[in-house]
Amino acid sequence: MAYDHKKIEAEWQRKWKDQKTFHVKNDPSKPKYYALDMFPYPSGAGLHVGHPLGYIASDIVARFKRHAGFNVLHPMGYDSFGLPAEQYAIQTGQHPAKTTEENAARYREQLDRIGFSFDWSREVRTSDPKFYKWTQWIFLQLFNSFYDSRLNQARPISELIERFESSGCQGQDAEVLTGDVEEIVGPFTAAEWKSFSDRTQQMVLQYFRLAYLSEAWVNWCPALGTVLANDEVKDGVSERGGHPVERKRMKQWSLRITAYAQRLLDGLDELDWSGALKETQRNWIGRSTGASVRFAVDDDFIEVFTTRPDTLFGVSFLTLAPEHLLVGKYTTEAQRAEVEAYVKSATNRSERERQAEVDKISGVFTGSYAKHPFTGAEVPIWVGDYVLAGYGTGAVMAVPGGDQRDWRFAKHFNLPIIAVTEGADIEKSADERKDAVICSDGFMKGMKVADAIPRAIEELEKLGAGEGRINYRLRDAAFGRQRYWGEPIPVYYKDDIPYPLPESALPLELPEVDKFQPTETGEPPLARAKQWAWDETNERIVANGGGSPLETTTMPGWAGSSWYYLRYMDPHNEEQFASPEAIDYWKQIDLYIGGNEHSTGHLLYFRFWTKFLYDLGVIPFDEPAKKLVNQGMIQGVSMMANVVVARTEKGDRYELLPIAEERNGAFHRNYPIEHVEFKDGRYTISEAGAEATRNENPTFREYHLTSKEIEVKPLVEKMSKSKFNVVNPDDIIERYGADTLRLYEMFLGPLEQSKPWDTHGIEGTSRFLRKFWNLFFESDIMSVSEEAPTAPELRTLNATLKKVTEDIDKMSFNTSVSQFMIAVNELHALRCNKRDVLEPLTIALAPFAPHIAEELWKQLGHSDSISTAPWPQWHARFLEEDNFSYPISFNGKTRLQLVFPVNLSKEEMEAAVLANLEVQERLEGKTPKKVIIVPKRIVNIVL
RNA sequence: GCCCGGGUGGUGAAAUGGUAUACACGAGGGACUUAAAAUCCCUUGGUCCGCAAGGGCCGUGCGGGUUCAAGUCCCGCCCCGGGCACCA
Repeated sequence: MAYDHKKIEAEWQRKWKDQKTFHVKNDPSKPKYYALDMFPYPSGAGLHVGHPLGYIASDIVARFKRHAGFNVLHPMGYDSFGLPAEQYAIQTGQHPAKTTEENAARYREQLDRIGFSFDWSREVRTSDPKFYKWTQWIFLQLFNSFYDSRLNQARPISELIERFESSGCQGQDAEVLTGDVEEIVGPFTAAEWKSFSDRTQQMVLQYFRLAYLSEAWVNWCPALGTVLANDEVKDGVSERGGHPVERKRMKQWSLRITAYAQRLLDGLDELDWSGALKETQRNWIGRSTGASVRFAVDDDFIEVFTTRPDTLFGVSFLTLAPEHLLVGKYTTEAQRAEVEAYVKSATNRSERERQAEVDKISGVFTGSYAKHPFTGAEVPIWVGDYVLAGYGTGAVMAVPGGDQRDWRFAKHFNLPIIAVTEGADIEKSADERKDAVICSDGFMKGMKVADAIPRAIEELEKLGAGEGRINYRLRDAAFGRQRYWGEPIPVYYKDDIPYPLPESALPLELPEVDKFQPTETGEPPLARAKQWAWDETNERIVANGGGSPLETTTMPGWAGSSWYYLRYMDPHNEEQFASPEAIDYWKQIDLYIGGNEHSTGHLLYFRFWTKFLYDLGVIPFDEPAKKLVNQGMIQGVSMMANVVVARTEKGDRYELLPIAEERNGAFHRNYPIEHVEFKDGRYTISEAGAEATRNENPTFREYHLTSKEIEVKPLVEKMSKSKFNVVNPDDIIERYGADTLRLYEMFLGPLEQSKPWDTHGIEGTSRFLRKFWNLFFESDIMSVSEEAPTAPELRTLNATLKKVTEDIDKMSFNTSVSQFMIAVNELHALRCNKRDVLEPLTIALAPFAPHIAEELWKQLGHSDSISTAPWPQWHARFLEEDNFSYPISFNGKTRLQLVFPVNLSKEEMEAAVLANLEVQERLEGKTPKKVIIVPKRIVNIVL
């Protein structure tokens, strides 16, 4: 019987579905294992061969764990709120729910064909009101909580209110009250708190809530018409779509992730995540230790953060960010016009412009001076846009002798540069060495930087002019999106103050709107809803005007994905996001697999929400995933042509240009690229492209395309529809089958690595499966022998079981596939068709190639699914050979290959080697200094 | 600039400090076939010696070191990929 993948795969996929083979119950009598994939956003493009890579890996582990007796939770769902469906809705008027539904159905079809063992009865979708009811519920908990820095955990906001009522707001708590809380700046007493109006109290509380509304500088993307979080902006443009991003000050919902900065950092230590990923998160959190220093200005002061308080004697000016709230206050009348003009131009420039002009130095003097805390000297106060408003206090003490940025600013404006370290050439540049010795006159003179820093902090504290401080680069996460297709934020407004909806009002479902774009006045699409107000007394949604207006922004894409893993544990629960019993049984994710594009976005929010829910006491762990693996990308191969792009005296200049494959003797262009046009059988440079290229190389004009001038070469790049290099898994499955696809994707290389797809290579794994199949058949008839296996057969079997068992544990699937191939080649050579060899091998192959394994299992006479067959154990005793051919080295150089029995002890082995005639001949009567014996490896004789 | 990963055949890649290049692709040669497909077999790091069987030398980015033995460990470089970045 020939191996018919189509028939076998269709049949078993149907059986698994009909018999609910992979439905899992919360069964506390069995040990659990939770293997989770990052759920996909169902895009319209469908899957390419790169997408299922991680799913195949987690499916292998999930299936393996089932064989090993675990109760395995291996679910799948859709991150179904998102931008593309909304953009499509704006263009076509099609409701995003509809496109999402269609795309999800297509995904499901494609996923099913690969033969995953997902429990689809637990499917979740973030856009399902039954799901986002709980996303909204968590938001309400965030809104109703504050971070108690004394207990180092989130607590109910009611506790804070009690604290204000009994003892007011003092010390560290009060530090946050610096901004726009009407007249409230800094500490207040209990009596004062009680005297505040409800409105003022609510505004004060916004400074403490973990979900809060504030006036803040945000990343505004005009093209997308929405605010973006920091991780959604890269190089000044939006990560999705690449649209320019501006800085804009507006009222904005944020989550206080910064409160968790230290715990997010500390938590990394105990996680089994890749070093690179942990490092990325550490960088993103960006902890730096240093000092907070206050420079007195008249009766007030300017506070700065520095990592180098040891350089305080080198301070020659202060620089404030243009957005700094005190700029206006410290600008003298004489300087006012100039400063205001500067601030205006600085704040108007986009983030991107600012980044592009890093080399341009600009700034302006305010006319005022601050007092140096140590020397009492007058320090001029400047404004400069090299200081960022959002980091530290938005002001720096400038030490041109110790910081290159300050040095350039000082040079440019001719400000004094004071040497702070010994051996520094301050005329040339600042001395940023951290192992230098301080040369400033005073109490730090002669000290090493590392010793001077704590000494300076001590001195600051003594003077009351500052203290040690830790700063984080991490910012609070912008949480409101001016878009339609997201979870509505369950909040209504009275007198411009937000109030939470009662939990009984959840889910707050997305209202119908006539159009999906912003309103004419620039309000979010939800402002188009007719019924979007809250009637407090009757607790129901009413027509606009009939109650308090509801919030019109929606949550960002990462809201639902920050907790979805908990919902899989108990997906149909209507009373809770998941029952405590279910959570207590499944606990953390044992294995989480997904792409590394989520290192600073999803994975940070995911951990943040988990820690918050832990603080709430609703889950018993504070990290979501113990082990995480980032699968690499499978890249596409685009054909590139090496064509003459210019003729110069020296010869032709070649350049790689993207091009099609050759068809019928002609080159067909696969995709457009800027700079290049294809017209009348010639490639030419577009005007804009020519302009750009001419600047780079004046000889560049145009080039001809003739078959002689072309050499087509492959270029490895990201697989994407726009590059015409997409390989569709459906086509591969059609031709080779899902089992071959699964094996090949694993065989391609280490899971974490990116690697190019090469369709040729699949022949090897396809051939392997046919060979494996043929071991069971002789001229189309099932022919499996009940005879006892021979020693070499047992050796092959056990070596394979050992390797595969160990490899799955290490997630090294490429090497296990190789081992299967070796085994099949060996068994073919041995003409082995013994049941006792083939049956365990079939079980071992089942996680990788489940369809063929099921079919062969059936053919072997089993009536149940192979998926719960006990995992075969390997036995070391079968791996031993009687004799082993040892390489005999002399001083490390291999000279002889001699066979000795393996069961000799070291002493016996040494005696046997030295007694050997060929060895004696080599030794020429000399006595070796040392004989090194490594069992079953090598013998080295040191002369 | 700071911080992480990596550099092994034509390619994807193996290798608890112990015979470097397993496995697969590609390439070359051969068998079967009218032919093709499919299948099977052989060769495939470089170089030198040999008619041959076979053997020598060199080889894991570069230069040192530790060790009987280094792709693997240590020191100093070079190159590639990634993260963060006027973050004070």
